[in-house]
Amino acid sequence: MPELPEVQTVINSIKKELINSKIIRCELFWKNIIYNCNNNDFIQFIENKVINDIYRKGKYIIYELNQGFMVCHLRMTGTLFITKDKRNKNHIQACFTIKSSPNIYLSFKDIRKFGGFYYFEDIRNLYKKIGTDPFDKIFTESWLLKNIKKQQRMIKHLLLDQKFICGLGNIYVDESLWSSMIHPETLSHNINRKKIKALYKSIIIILEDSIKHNGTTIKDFEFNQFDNMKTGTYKNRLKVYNRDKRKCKRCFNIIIKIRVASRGTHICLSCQKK
DNA sequence: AGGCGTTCCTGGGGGC
DNA sequence: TGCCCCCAGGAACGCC
Repeated sequence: MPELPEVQTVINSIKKELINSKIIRCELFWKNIIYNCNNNDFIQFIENKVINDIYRKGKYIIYELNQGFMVCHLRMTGTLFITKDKRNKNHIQACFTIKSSPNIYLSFKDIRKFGGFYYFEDIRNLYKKIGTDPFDKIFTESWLLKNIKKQQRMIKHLLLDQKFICGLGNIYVDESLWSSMIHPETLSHNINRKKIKALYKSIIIILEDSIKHNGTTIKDFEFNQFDNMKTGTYKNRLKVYNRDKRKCKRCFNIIIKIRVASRGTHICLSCQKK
């Protein structure tokens, strides 16, 4: 599932082609693809607009247009790629023509159809719904200390909450908690300062390292099939995620998989004590 | 306040 | 080989 590093990798691979391009045409192939308005209105909002910039906040990809903002969320299986040929690819749910003669398209592929787009006239309407991005200036050690202590929630649940920190998902929460030796079911206000500091460092280091390696490519999110996409190799550097029944890289005990916050959760019980 | 179940979807895996 | 069932999960929402 695309999380912050995978979203950044997608942006890095399409940005150059899109900046200063006009969305000449928008075709939508799935009725529920637009989250906050109907498909025809969305097309009216974005067609013939120029893309001034493209960046992300958490897992949201933001296209800054000369008027308004087009926003994309990849959810579980979505991906975006630049192509010269919009035909004969399965699961294409949207196609944006960004150059003509010869044609260049931005395609949105999504097998499970959970992903989609928003249009915002004012981007603050998105920002007020989500929390702090780990690369925002305000995300500091003291911010994390203060805000983790404020709540009494299972730490995994809290870290997955996009209204708290936006960008982390199941993979990087499991990795960060293993790295900082915190059991995912620990109530947030009970975690000591030393471990919260370790958690802060883990989150930043793991995300930076994953971005450097173009993210994690697993089953559901194989975007290496397109010319302009790099294969994420962070999969080879994962310490716990998807490594149940294998040995912990720190203590050599067996990693197990449990359920926390209704999510598959990978832990080393010897490293991550309650 | 915080946790949990449901919904949206489809490919793939397990069981028989 | 084939068929059916069930499951994974990000985010929104309702309920307790």
